[in-house]
Amino acid sequence: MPELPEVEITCQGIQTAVLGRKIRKILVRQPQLRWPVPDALLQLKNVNISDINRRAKYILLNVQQGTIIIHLGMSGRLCVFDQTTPNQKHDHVDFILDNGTLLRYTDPRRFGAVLWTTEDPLNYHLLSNLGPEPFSECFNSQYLFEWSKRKNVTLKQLIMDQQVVVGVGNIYANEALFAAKLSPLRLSTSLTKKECQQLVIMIQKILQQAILKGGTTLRDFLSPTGKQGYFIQELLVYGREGEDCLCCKEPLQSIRINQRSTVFCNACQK
DNA sequence: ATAATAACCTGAGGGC
DNA sequence: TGCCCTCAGGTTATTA
Repeated sequence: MPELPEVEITCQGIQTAVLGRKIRKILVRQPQLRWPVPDALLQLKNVNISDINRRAKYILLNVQQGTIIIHLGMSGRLCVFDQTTPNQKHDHVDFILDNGTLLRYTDPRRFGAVLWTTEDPLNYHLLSNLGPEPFSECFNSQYLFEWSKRKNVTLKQLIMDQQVVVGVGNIYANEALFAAKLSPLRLSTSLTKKECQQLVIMIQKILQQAILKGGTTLRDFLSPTGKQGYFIQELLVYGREGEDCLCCKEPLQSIRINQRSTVFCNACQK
């Protein structure tokens, strides 16, 4: 499911329900996720959630003793329910709150993770090597230009590399490259500064618009309040292989890059 | 050291 | 209906 916009929507969506509440206890039905859910979480009782943050595609729930780190993987979601709501098949973790509600982690494919650290979460090994946030100042054309020369990969691979910039997954990589009129197959080493500028702008624009539309719901994704994302209506290439390019009417091509489906317009994207 | 591939899972959909 | 195949929003570990 989730690229940066969906994780951001999830973070925003749990804010009112969860911030300042106490976690009474954590119920783990299925500890076997991407990594085992740490036992330390089972010991957490009556802890106050003081802060909710997103870093890349990770959600950070801060409590006094440490930080709960959540990743939604491919099919994960977090939703808020009344605590009497019966659990369903893939509801793996419940954060039972002090006001009769619960925050429920659901993930059919179990590629996501619920982890725990008592250190600075930004130093946690999964977070410590991440690149800049796409909306931060340091993600700029000069920065991307430098990375483009350090690596010998396609543009699609470059912008999906979380060391280069975080938050861009398969859908938004396709969309950003189309918006920037750059071929996903181009080698990063061939990028000009001006093209880097365009790519930075379009990555930011696409992600921003997706957040405004509540993210993209393909199948699993729902906001914590149960709402779908509507950016699917704005997708210009992803999922449109064989259909006409909305810019030039040529049929869109579909190829695989790094085993991920890649859709683009051979005429518009150079 | 860098880049391709395999691996982790479940479920949906298509072809036969 | 059922079996087999492919594909799906991610990322790490392993191999080349």
